[in-house]
Amino acid sequence: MADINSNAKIPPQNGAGEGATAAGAQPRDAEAAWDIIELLFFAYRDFVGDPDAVLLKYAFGRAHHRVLHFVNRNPGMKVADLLDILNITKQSLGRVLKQLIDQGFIVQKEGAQDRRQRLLYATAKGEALSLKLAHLQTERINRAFGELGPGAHEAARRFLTAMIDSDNREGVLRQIARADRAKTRG
Amino acid sequence: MADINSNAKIPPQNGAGEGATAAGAQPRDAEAAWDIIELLFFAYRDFVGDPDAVLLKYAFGRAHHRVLHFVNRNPGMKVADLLDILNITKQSLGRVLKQLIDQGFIVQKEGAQDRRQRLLYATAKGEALSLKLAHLQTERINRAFGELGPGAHEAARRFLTAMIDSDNREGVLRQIARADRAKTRG
DNA sequence: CAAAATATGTCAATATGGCTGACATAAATT
DNA sequence: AATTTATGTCAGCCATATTGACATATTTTG
Repeated sequence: MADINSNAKIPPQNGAGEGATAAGAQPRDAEAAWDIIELLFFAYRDFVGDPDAVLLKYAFGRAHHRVLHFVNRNPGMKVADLLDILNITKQSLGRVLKQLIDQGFIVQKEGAQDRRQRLLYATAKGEALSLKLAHLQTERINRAFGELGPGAHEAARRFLTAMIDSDNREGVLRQIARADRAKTRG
Repeated sequence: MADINSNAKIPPQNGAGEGATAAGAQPRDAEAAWDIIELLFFAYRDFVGDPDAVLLKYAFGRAHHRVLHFVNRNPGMKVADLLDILNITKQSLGRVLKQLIDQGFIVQKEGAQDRRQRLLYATAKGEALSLKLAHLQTERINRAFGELGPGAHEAARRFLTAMIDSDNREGVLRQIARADRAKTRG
């Protein structure tokens, strides 16, 4: 045990929250978190694995999936917004975006106020594919929540949110909420 | 936090209200699961982002990280086991593994019973790097659990486990348990 | 208005980390 | 002795990421 955390550091934070558990819970948790590292690896691997088979038939990769997903969720988003979300360079985005546009999954429209902007929209074809892929993932998620208790969804949401960089967190939540509105009311 | 999804959806699927309990848990969440898709994306992005900066200084990538992590967690594992876990080809593994070996992070030893096998072990240097990287991730995890209540760890573990392909699930859990033993008793 | 900043696109070169196919070697199994 | 297994390796291809430089249109600013 000693060689795992090597006493390098016992996080002194006991944060807000109910239990807080003070210092008592730390020694065990420092090590217990290892299971989360590995579970996250395997869960994410399977999670993104589902759409891959479908994407193969379109000769698309995960990059296309990500772009299509966020464009579909945020109709009219700017290229710059997409770059921020994906954390890649415009050159990297350029290739996959061009393919999606050329093949009719996404269209660009000139911004109304700012005509330099190319606002992105999923076409009907693009939305169909995006939903098809998302469906595979929501199936997995809902199956998981079906196996677990009623509070599982909220617990997962809180956990995942807490795992995001705190500086990004607000932006991410805002972005998700905005997309929700766009798609449910749009 | 509950206001994220704003409950603004109206899938006509079933009348189950807030509770939506039962093992079936046929959620009104067919759509609500979208937030999990995106939270998982952002959480995983930040989660793997932490080690990247450190890896840069060694001219290593995520592939090296994964290999080193699992070898360190499973001392004496076979190359074939690693291939199964990572789900990649031996040619892909070969490149990164060779670099890790050449630079003294991993050593190979001939199998005792079966001398064809090359059993993999992290060196002291390798273990140090592996722990350094894992530490960044456990810090994030423990910070998250610090923000959440006392049941959060168990809930996260259950959620992530349920997200894994059911055919792999047992194997993964066995592998994690085995690694735990190897490192805590070893 | 002219100059500067912004949003986007594009060309070129490079790196990483996957892949397939073919072949090699040593050791175990039949 | 023949076959199978565990591993390694060569060679090449593909997808996706990077940096740097430059182009174009448009908006903002001095």
